[in-house]
Amino acid sequence: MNSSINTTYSSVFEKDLVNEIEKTAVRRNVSQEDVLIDIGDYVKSMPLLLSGAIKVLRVDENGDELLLYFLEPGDTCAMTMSCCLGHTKSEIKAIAELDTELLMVPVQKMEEWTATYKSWRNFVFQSYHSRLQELLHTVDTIAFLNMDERLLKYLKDKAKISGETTLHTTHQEIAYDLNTSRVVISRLLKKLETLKKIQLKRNSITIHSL
Amino acid sequence: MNSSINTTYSSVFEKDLVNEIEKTAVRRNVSQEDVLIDIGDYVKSMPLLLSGAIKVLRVDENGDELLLYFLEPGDTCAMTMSCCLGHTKSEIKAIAELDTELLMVPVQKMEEWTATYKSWRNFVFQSYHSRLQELLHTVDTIAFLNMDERLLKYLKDKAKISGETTLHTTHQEIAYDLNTSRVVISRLLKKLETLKKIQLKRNSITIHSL
DNA sequence: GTGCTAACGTATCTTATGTTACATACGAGA
DNA sequence: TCTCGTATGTAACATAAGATACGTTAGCAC
Repeated sequence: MNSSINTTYSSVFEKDLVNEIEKTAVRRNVSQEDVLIDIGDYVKSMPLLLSGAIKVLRVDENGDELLLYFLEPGDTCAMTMSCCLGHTKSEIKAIAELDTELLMVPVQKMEEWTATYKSWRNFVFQSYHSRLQELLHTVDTIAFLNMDERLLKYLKDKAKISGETTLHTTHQEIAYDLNTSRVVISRLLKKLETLKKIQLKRNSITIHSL
Repeated sequence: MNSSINTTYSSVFEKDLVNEIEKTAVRRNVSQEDVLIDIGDYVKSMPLLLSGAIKVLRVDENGDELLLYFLEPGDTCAMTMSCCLGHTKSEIKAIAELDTELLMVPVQKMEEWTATYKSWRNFVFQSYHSRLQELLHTVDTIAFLNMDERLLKYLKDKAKISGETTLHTTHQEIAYDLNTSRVVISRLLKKLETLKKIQLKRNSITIHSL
């Protein structure tokens, strides 16, 4: 575990803090598709990503979903952090996009470290900063782009996260993430295939060029 | 000026901090419609709202706009804060919605206070928290609502901010804020008028019930 | 009053997206 | 091999929203 913290966080946190994290944080391994946090959950600890990826979703009263963004190693869930500090319920749902290793930091420690470690404060601010930026881009995407452009962006992001050119997913899954219907996605994917940009198979999409 | 800080912020900041703010912050008065910050601006100070209201917009490459949310007294612009701390350019545009009184706090002080004052840290975290929440609601609005529902929400918000039931604006203005066309807004407003929910006049909309 | 401009009303048409329905194809397991 | 559930393809239609075009109106300047 030591090595993982060092690899991912030794450049951002001072030595003492890394030690403290090692002492107090609990390691957690989750498998692809596992739900880490759901809407309305109270959160008592904050995740630091060591490996893998997490997708963060918004869900409305009708159960309609929308992908907000992905978290990668070195990231933390600013939403969760925000909820922890504000002692409010989670406003988002988080699902493991890949098999993922996490460190869970208890809230009390977070607050303590905020007063003690400058590097922790910077990390927290930096996290808020990047999450705000990410959310702004999400807003851009849904406000200014058409579904075909959103789909392209989605495929790119997903390929980047997994590091592979073949995505293992279904049209229905994509439709959920983009809050549209399966038929619409199938239609648009078919168009992309006709343009030789992707190749479709059952349960997989191979990307040639986007 | 003393009285204003005290009124709005004495309950959130400790006495010493209020004094520091009085010493270092610069007061600024802006008129309705004034542009406070534009996309790409470098920001060297952070606003604390004393009175009035500010509307925060996102603008894309084509100049298309979208209202994100309004700021009210006691709020600060977390986006600006985020940019200050990250020393990055502004990602948003801010326009005075009403005549507005502000205190401008220089970045260096912000960083200093973060280390010194617990109440300042709490304020900063609280601001990030509420801004994230607000942005999530913005996402909900554009992702899950139709234009007629978005328009209703817009009218309500705007009435709440100004404290009046008659809004002084044009259909074109609303269209800009919601990133749609004037014709669409006129159409929907007319429908609301037919339903006796509002009354339309040139340059004004009187709200009966929403 | 006249003239002018910005705001507003409204019809018509186009398009993106959503909905429904059904046919077909794939692949895991019996 | 056959069977069956799930995934995908596709047509046909419905609807919200955007685009264009043009007429009308309010209010200001003169």
